[in-house]
Amino acid sequence: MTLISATLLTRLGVGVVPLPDRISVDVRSSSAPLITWGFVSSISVGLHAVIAAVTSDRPLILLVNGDVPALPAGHLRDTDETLELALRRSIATETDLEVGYAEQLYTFGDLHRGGGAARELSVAYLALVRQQVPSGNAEWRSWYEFFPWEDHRLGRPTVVDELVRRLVEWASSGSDPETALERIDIAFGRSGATWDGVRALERYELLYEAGLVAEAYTDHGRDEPRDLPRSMAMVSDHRRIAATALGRIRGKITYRPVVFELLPERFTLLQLQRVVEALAGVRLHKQNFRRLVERAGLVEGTGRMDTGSMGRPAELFRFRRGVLRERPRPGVGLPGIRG
Amino acid sequence: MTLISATLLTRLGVGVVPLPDRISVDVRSSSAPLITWGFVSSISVGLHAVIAAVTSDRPLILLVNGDVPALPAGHLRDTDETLELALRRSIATETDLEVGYAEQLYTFGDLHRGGGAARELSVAYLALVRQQVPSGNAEWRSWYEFFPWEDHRLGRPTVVDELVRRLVEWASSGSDPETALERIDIAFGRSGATWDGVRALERYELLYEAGLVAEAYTDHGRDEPRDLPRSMAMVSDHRRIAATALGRIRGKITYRPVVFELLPERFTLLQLQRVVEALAGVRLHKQNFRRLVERAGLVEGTGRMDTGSMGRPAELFRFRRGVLRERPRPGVGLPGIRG
DNA sequence: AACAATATACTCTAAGTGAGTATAAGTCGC
DNA sequence: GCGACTTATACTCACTTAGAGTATATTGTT
Repeated sequence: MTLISATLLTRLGVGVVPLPDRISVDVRSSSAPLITWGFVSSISVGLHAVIAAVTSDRPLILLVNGDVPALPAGHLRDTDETLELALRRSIATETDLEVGYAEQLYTFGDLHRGGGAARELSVAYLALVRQQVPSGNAEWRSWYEFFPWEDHRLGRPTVVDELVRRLVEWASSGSDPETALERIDIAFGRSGATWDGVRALERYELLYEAGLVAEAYTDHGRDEPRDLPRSMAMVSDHRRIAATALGRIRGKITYRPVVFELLPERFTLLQLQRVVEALAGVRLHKQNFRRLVERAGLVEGTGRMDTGSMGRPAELFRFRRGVLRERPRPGVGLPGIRG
Repeated sequence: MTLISATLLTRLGVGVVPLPDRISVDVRSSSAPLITWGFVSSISVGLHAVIAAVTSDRPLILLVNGDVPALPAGHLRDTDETLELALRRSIATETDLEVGYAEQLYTFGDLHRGGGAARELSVAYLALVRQQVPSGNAEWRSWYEFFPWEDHRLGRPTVVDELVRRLVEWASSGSDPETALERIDIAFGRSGATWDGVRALERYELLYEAGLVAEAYTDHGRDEPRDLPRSMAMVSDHRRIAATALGRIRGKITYRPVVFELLPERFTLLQLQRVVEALAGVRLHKQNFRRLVERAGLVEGTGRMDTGSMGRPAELFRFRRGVLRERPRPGVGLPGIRG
């Protein structure tokens, strides 16, 4: 008779069901009389979805509203054929949304991320939808509530200066100022470097390390200081996941035609531009943007006109699939700022 | 007395240790008298590493030599702080290699990937090293043994034509020829489309679906047909993981200065070019490549000369960190083919 | 009819790319 | 020590793309 301590079972991922004094395994009654602990570990596998949409200039992210906003999530089940199907199932269950495009983002698995005893692995996905009304207590929020420093459509936001100032303070008093300052330069476009929208995650990570976002404190059960620059937090590490997604999507639109997942079948070139601007967080030069998408063969005119809007009516365009055959990396590019 | 079937334990991730007839858990002796199955699922979490290096024109991948080559792998332990640290620990243990650059690639979790009863989740990483001698039975192999259709340095390999022919056959007899043919066009640069090195995974997936790689059969316990185009297989889905890595690295070198992870501190421009060519699988125009990396400020001369090689001695260059501050996406670009 | 708002066409310049030619500076065989 | 060979490096030229504007066209509003 060999004893396995309940502690061990606990480490298998355990809790909450009354048990008799002993549990016992009848090995003879089974088809698998040999056992090893090699693969056993106390892990839960979650799936998190960053679901993005854009409505007239507003970049949106779908969040579940609790005390603090959280990403829609689900757990992997033994019956899910693939991770992506598990994700789609989870989203459908929690929000009733029809997801078109979905891509895997990143897998998060730091030991202490859940705060609980067991490790909580999470496979995060980025999904794009044309805006729909979600069910349950899911709700569309603006991306930039959570990342105010990322929206440069009306010029460099003033928060950025404050953040950079405090980051530099933090870096200077740290153990390796040089490396830290280089990271700040690159991430925030300081001292001659150019601001790169794609580096959203690097920026969030710096802010976290420097203690400039609330999670840096709440993650460790501490109270946040009162003088933090304003920005909305999310539960656990969900804002880090969202920052990963923001960087990814900003990069992706420049070399894959994913923007069209966010637009209706027919759209004007200005609508297209606004969606790109909302995601990229910058304003673009209108005439050049137009030239770019038309000459790249990314869109084709439908002959139909947009009605009921201000000014001269615009032609309605649609995505031109042929471009996939013609160009190796068809995307929208970002033809300069301000225009 | 409650029985837990050994089958259940088996599904917790099991194998190989002789046991007495019964195992028994003394709940009273433990600090955790309550149990739930809420988080328990039959999952094992593995880590797989695609470790790349380049030696004089040969792009290398580190593989463990069993019956069929396999990627170095390890398992996530409860003591690993982060996934990346777990990976570095695994690599150090299995191969004695010092890994510099490592990035997460993708998480694989299809239900049937391991072939066993439990789901085998695998978090795959891409790592870059300057070539070192591995220990154990790990060995450097050429990438293109496994992906002969990817090496276009000496022109489009002849296999490509055969593969495309058979893919088209497969597509035409399938349920949706149009979509399948579009995929083939884009992935293999057919009918006017340009070959894009980055699409290595799409190509592998098409070949798998069309039954043109051995794994398409062996995965399901079937024997492979005799008339498959020649290429080396890997265990389980490791070749799919490698294809993911190949595509990723080919993309990444164009916008991040990761090539330098594969080169010694000082190198000639030709060495740099050969490394890029080996990875990208194409030949580049020498003069333009030179102009590109110099004018982009990616490298700086050291004044020292390379000795003991053929022809006029070349200057030794080094990576110029300053470029990170100056350019948003510093990479090598691929200035045209053949030259 | 004037104006506000948007669409669309076109221009000009600077910078970057693709494909070469020309020349320099070594090694190797004899 | 010479010529063939090999590699490095400089420079040219045509062509495309990008950045920043100006100009003109169509609509609705007042």
